[in-house]
Amino acid sequence: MPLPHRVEKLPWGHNKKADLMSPQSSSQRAIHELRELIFSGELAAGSDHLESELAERLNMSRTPVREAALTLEGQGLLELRPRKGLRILPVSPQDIREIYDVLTELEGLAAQRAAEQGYSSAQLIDIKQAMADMDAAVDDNNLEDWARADDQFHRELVRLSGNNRLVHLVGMMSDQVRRARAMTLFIRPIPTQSNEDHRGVVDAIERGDGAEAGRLYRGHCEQAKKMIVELLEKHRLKKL
Amino acid sequence: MPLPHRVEKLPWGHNKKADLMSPQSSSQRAIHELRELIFSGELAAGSDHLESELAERLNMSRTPVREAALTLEGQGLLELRPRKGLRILPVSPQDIREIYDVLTELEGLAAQRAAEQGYSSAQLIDIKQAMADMDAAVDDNNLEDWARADDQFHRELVRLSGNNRLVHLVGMMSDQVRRARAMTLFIRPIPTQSNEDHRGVVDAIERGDGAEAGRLYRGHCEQAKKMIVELLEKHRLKKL
DNA sequence: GCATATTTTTACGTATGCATTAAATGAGGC
DNA sequence: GCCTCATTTAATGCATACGTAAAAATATGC
Repeated sequence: MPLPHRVEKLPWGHNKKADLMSPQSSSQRAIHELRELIFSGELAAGSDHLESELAERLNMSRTPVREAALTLEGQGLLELRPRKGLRILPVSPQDIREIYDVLTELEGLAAQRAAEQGYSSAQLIDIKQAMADMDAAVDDNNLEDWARADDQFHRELVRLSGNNRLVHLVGMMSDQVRRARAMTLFIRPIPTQSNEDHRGVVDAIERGDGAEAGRLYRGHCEQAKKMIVELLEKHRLKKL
Repeated sequence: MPLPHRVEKLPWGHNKKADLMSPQSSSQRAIHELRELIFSGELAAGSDHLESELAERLNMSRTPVREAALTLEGQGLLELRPRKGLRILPVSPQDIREIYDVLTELEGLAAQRAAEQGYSSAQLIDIKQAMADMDAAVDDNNLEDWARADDQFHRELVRLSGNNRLVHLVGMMSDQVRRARAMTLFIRPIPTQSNEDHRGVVDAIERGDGAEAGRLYRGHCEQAKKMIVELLEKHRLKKL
């Protein structure tokens, strides 16, 4: 018989498996559905939406929509503008610069700390798998798969740092640039260099060389930042 | 005709801030007042509080309290636990380590970026003032004043980075360790070294030496982290 | 006396209602 | 025409109502 399954509520709300996990509260559902609508671009960057509209769209009352909006506002994805509806925050090249600057430091720290934990090869299996997936995706020329594996790599790296705030903050910042990343995925150069960078970082982690892991990863992030900012400006993508 | 249903709900007509801080919405007021209650320890770390209790305490309905709670949950100050009330998140030495690790990187980046902006001496007047205030406070042996000036210094430094996300994230992390900082203020060594560190950083910023500013400031933060963690563990302060 | 079943209580999650007020609309004067 | 001021409209912020489910309290069986 179908017991009301206890939904594990992750404090920082990055439950990827949420879709599979059955009955959620309306607020939780609103959070996840709004996130998807934002990331997919269905709620366009810069657009305004009334609470009541969204409530109708999600088949619930204004209350849970409002609560979700508050949460997402805290995550920098939208802004509540009294009487103008909630505005999906656009991300400018300048924003990208800001966010990547922060991400570079945070992920660099993550790499360093991960290296310092003295993980065994066995414990690095997931991150290596992500790396292998990236290589396979490059070979197949499958950019979506590559992006997925890349995302997995970053997430795993940060997880290995053992620092929960780091996980949370990196997740937040990554969410904010998600649309921009998706946008540039098909106009960016083939990410072979990226894969090599990652391998160097994992090697350093395996050797326990924190300083080197941090240094390499920072360099990688700097590169990524430069690449994406240049792409956005070249294509005159002012707001994403 | 519309009934004047508005009830004057400010029992403390002499609230100095309230006069300056315009007519706030109840939600905003809830956020600020809850923050103060948390920082002051009036809502103790680890304690649970029902939404209805707090609503009564703040003279408003559950709705704005709940909205405030959602916001503060996003800021890592409390946790909403269904049917157990909202729990003021305690901060363990391990949490402190995590937070300071992140803060070190973020503030180090801020110092570096601040140096790279090429500020004139005039534009550094505020941060220099904060520095002077710290010196004066040390001379007067006035720790509260010193803490205030120190806070102002950090805030100003981060502001000078010109990176809004940095401002936001550092603010969040600082809030999370605020109680711990207050706790150790009176058992920590006299912060003369701290003042010297700051001077070095500001000098580097004035010279436009980003790398050095970052390096120095990171070192300063590492010191601060070590100091506070040792203090907390020596005094067996498990949860703050 | 203890474990289990049953009732009661209670806090929450969500829906709903309504006063307020910003924005939109329209009237009137120049 | 268009600027100003009054009127209307509409979305919000907040209060409140209420069903639901967890927890507490009580009863029941052994």
